Amino acid sequence: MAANLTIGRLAEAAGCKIQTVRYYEQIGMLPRAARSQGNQRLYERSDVERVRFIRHARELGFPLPAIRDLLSLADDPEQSCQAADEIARTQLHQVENRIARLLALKAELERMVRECSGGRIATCRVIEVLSNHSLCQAERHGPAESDP
Amino acid sequence: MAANLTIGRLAEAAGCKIQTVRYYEQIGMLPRAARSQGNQRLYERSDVERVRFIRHARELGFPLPAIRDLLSLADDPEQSCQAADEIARTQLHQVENRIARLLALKAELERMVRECSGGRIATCRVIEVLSNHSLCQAERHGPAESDP
DNA sequence: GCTTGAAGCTCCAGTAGCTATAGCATTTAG
DNA sequence: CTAAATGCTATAGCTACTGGAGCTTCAAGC
Repeated sequence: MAANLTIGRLAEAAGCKIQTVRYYEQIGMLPRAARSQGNQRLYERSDVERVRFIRHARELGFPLPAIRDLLSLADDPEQSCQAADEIARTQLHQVENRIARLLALKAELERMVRECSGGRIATCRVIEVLSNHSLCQAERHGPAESDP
Repeated sequence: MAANLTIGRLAEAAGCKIQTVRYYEQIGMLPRAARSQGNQRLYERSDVERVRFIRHARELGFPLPAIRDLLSLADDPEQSCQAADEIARTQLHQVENRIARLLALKAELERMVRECSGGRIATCRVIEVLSNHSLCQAERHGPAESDP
């Protein structure tokens, strides 16, 4: 390896901003990068994978602490099976939960779209559905913060 | 009308925090409330509906600017429904995409748990799944902040 | 070898959408 | 009438970034 990518290359390859990479380093999601004599960060191919992983998981709605846990699975393959299992299980439950909520949401959005077939606002179901929570068959939960 | 609710009642009825109501007023999602002589905010039943609408839409993943649009649509019922429909459709696409990706992740986590409970250290392909962006036919956009 | 423009560095401020706290005023129940 | 609950403003904090100022380093062309 030792492809020695600059931070710009890394960011491009991983599909995120340079500042985001520095931010991840700062909060410990990435190890502190090696530096050139000129103090510029140097990365390897494996770092690209790591950042891609983080980005992808973020897009799927995992908060950074959860991603940290997932990364620890990859970082320490010798780790006791129990710990890995536990992390994976916890994540699995969360993923299932998230899917369930998104499916309910999808149904509701579909209904909104279906019933809003070019009428007037006065008869628009989108507005109605949004003001009437009783129309949801969805489970009750706090603001969807866990989804982002 | 003129039920003259306090902010606490309003928040309770609408299912959110008092501070959130004040915040919505501050950013103009709610009109500036009437005040009692003692300078406390006074609300009517219709305000409850408005806040419920906002909260519900937020839970469905709509960002505040989109909700602002929807509210302005609702305020003008002679307008065509198309704009509302479009906003809902966009939301729907994003939700569908997210579900697809979560299903892939779920499968992988299930595999890990399965193998792990067999007593062996699973070769961790979660990272692979999550770093492999080609699995997404996905929308390109920033982190999924729009979902919370 | 020198210059120049791109890319990198650090540090700090700002974003959305809340949430919490401090320190005070008002309202309401007993 | 007093004490507890609720409200007020202002400010700070949260997560997960994103952007800018002001400076340094690198790489290419001459």
